[in-house]
Amino acid sequence: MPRYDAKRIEEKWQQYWDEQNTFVTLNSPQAGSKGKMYVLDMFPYPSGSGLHVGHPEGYTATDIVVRYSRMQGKHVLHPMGWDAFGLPAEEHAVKTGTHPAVTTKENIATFKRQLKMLGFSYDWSRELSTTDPDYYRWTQWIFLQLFDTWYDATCEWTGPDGVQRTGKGRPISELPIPEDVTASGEEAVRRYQDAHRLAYVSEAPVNWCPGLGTVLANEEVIDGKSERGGHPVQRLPLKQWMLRITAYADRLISELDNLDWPESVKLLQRNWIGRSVGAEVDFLVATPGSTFDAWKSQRAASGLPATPESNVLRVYTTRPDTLFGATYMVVAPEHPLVDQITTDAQRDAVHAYREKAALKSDLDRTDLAKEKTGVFTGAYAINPVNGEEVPIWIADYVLISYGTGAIMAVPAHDLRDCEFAEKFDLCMNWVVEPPEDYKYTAEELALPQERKQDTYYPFTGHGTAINSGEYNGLPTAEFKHKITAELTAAGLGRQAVNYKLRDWLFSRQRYWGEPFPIWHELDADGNPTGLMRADEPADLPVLHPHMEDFKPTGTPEPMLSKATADWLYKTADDGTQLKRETNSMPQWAGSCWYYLRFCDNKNGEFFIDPELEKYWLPVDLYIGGVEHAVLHLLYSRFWHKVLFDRGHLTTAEPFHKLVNQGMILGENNEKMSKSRGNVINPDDVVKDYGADSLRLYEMFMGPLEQVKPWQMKGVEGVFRFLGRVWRMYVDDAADDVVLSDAVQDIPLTEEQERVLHKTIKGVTDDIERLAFNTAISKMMEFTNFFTGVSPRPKTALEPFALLLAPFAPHIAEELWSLLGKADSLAYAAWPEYDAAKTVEAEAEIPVQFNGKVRCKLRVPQNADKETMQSLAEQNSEVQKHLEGNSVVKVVVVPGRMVNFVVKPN
RNA sequence: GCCGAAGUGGCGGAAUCGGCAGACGCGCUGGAUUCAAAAUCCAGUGUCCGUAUGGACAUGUGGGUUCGAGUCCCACCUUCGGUACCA
Repeated sequence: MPRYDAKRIEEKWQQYWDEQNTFVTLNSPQAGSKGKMYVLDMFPYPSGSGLHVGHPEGYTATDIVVRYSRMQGKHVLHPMGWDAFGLPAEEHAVKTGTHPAVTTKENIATFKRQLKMLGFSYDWSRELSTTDPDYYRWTQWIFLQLFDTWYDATCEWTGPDGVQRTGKGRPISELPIPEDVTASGEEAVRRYQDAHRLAYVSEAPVNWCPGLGTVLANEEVIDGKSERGGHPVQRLPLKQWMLRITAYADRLISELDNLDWPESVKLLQRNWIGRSVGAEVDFLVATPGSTFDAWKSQRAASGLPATPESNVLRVYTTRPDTLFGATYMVVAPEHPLVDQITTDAQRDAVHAYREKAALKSDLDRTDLAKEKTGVFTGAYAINPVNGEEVPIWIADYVLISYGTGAIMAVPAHDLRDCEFAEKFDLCMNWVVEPPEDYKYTAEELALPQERKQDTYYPFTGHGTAINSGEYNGLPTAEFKHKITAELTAAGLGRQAVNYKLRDWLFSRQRYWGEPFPIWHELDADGNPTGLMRADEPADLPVLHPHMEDFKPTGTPEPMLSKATADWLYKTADDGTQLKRETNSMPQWAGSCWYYLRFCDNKNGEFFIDPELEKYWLPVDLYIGGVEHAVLHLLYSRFWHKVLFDRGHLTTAEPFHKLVNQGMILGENNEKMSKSRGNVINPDDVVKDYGADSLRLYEMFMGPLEQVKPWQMKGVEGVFRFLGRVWRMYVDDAADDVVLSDAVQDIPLTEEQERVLHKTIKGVTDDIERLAFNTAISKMMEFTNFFTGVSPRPKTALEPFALLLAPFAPHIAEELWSLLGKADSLAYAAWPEYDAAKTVEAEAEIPVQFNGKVRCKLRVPQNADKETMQSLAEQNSEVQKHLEGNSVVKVVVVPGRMVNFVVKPN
């Protein structure tokens, strides 16, 4: 009995596709091709535990689009690869001594077997791994591009995409060198250049994670713990590689606009970059030697200096309109002015506070976020708008790394300042009157009217200026504008833009990552001079040194520093002793540009052939998890823009359309995890039901983007559906797999034709809008209809096999060949429909009375309003309902409904 | 706290433009087939009232707009995700 045998069919067709190279994509489009289509999955990290059911969700979605596009005649690029550098393989090496390269190779083999088992139509000839020397050679090369680039923020230019931009990454050789630097000699010039590169070394407090034995990017630290493993993270000042992503902050925000991405992801990126526009304002520190008026007139004459004088505190504020409400100042504990301004009386307290703040880890700082702390420095600053003296405090709620590391505090109009003022009993000054429709909080409402202006509940919104001298009565926005202009004219301030985004900490202390193509110069004593040399592109790749021992050093000293001397040292042609950079790159490096390499993965001359980049990019559809909404997608865009600026790419953005698939939860509605014991293994599902059922089920569960729980009963449901499809074609009672006698070359009845055309239309439209769940339900309806029909016309079953193919390709191929077709259906033409044949000549429409459906009426599909109304009025059922009522109004929607608005007589 | 997404039968979900709420699937009930089971097929299945024709109530809650609201507006509640002193 030839039951639906998924295993037999799937093995047969997977072998066929492999042998026939069905899905290999040539770089030159076939004749008659209807344009290119680059569809990309976020490539997986090949972990030891194999594929998770979350992987096939996105991968099936892209596979459907891709198979559909091929049948539409598109020239399709659909590759797969491995994001294979990373900690787990190295941790495994520490435990077992197995080299990470070996573990990686094994894991990739498992992942590849599993992906092939699911019948995804990848062009495996384009497979790549970020750990291939042929691949990371170009990762290192791109790093050298970053190293060779500085950002010219004022450069006006038009890119190959025809868009005019301000700001461009340019070769470091074009960096203008100030004369005094040139005068100081070659070394000074080199240091000046190094300080302007997009890839630079900086000594700054970084996130050191002893548990992982590496430093982490801000993005990888969550609540003071590592994103991976949840180990505590400390702040340590270390020399690290940074990438100047902040230079691109504005472009990373503005160029989001034209992308077909979910608005929520765009917003996430905008918030992460966190652009704010405000003003920098200078406050003179009150010292015996200087007078406010003299300083002011001096400033009026000379303008605002680039860096303030040593007795001036520069603050950043987004609310310059609240300057009259500034009743104290706060500087970060690390602020360089602290030592100088602190009075002797306060010195001990300030010193103690700074010591304590320095020791606090990020975790401590967030834990104690609610309780404000701080110490008075004993110093006073003079408010430039009214000459009033206000005390200067230090507190760790002001961050040294944002703005100027100092603020003017306006407790009446800022929640944090208010909390601080409340705790230390500092005075408040209301300078913004809330608008009339402002809704007070419950606490505020309880206060008597006259108390509302000195309550401890700050008003942080926009309103009208009060207690602000000549500015009284100005609306907030106007006031901001006006005072910024006036401060600028007086040389006391200027407009300023700030970002939450920080430069990207790009070095790690691990073995299993790309080594840097950088050498450090050593002096005669073997100490680094701080000067660097880059490897020549011809020297790439920089391979990993051979190592036996993968134990972490336990200190921030990188793993690669344990390499042998022949890897670590060399003598340059000019005799200079050089030591290799021993940090490695983070896992993000490889995933920043893999979509480029897929276009041209075997190119030994360049990272991508310019013609191929022009042809294939941008990626037309990119599907992956939301977890990469800020990290991978921001980093990729940044690298892409640098390569664009340097003339290596013609597109400014890598990914045109982005879709995030929703997470699949366990059957208990919780996140799948080993510890919860609710993990579903795709291998088991395929073993029991087959790949087609797994694919179909994951698409049938619900909308792609939605979070949804797994239900094994649902897999059974789609498996039953495929069984029904099978029996619609195949003679279940025969000994061999043969077409059923009921399948005949006969014409379609009108109804059958309508069902067919409706199904083709429905499935086509649904694929176009990525609504795979409803596409499948339409195919189920087709099957329910045609299994009840005998004989069954071939002219309906042939196109149906094609409709099913993107979703369940194995069974579709089998049915196609049973229908007598010699070739794979992978490139068969997608069925077309006739819109006129999708609708019945007559439609049954509801007749409503006062909006309630009371009876049904059959009307011609194309009936106009008047016809419909008169047909309704003639209907006996309708007349019954009209009895005893008078008609006030009749609403008719052609082809949809008739509504009588009636009133009892 | 702030930002974002979402709340529809016993469950997953559908309703694409304001026009028959609950498509499709799961589950459940009854039946056919069978010695029996599995598999398969057929019928039914939002809640309440009613023998029934039928009626009332139903898309988180409360209001509103409209001939008509799951869909639009206002307020609130709940869940999930992001973020956290960014001045």
